[in-house]
Amino acid sequence: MAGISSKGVYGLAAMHILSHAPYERAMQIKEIAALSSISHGYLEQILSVLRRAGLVISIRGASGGYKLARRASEITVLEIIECLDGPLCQTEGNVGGSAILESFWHSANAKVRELFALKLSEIDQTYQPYHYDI
Amino acid sequence: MAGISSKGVYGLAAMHILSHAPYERAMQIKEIAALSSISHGYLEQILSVLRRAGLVISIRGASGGYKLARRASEITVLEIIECLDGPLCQTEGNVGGSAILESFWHSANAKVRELFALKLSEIDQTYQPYHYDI
DNA sequence: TTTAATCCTTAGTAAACAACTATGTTTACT
DNA sequence: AGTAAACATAGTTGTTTACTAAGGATTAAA
Repeated sequence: MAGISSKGVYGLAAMHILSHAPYERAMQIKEIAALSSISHGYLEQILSVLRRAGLVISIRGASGGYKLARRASEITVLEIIECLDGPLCQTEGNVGGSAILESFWHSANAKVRELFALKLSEIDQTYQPYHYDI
Repeated sequence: MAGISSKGVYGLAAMHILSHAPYERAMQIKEIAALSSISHGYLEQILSVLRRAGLVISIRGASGGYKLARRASEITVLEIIECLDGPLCQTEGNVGGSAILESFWHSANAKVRELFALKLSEIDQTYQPYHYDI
């Protein structure tokens, strides 16, 4: 959907796991891979992208691993997905030069991005299973 | 975006043009192609899909053409895009069996679909260029 | 200081998809 | 009958996806 491939989905899963890591402890690829059932090699590539984007920090060498670069309350789902899958909801809607359709696509674009602009930490707060609104 | 390819964008453009056609008059592919600057051959394929999906009706033979199958107030943008690009916002979010992420993707999915569930006729009403809110 | 565990990087690959073009067939108006 | 339209299918070229494979670089631990 919305240009979201499995890379983006995997990336969010990995980041979500990292957001639950004990404070200041780096998690290793194989741990994350085991928890998410993403293949080790592919996850390696994904984390590499996330690192270059400044979303995670890596520690090299034996007993190395990964940590979130910022707090989960300062990272959005949109950032994660866009750095892996490229710009979300990008449609060149300028077909035949219709100003109305261009306006529509522009607005749709903004709304989708807004929808994904929630913080990593808010996922837990909002989407807890067995969450009841009373 | 959102798994929306140029096919979906073209399809919406074509449908939007058809929604402006004089009542009960069928428009020909070459007319629509000229207005939208979509290639004749490609547009032919797109309209073929839209016809099989029951969104447009075709009249064959010389002086044939296409009409909307229903009124523009009874066709949604979502229908148009999904019949051309496949299901919108479909992510198998079930990575590692996280109930929270599954719940998140499910909700995101629903919200995106809701966003595109507007009627063809509402595009004009909502996204008129030079539209002022007073 | 060696070893081993970890991250890092690049290359390759098979399959699917995107965005068309091309060619011919069928239908129906004139 | 002739022509103009929709209809159908196949082919093409390039890109993307989702990986796997193989090794290199770095550093903690033995």
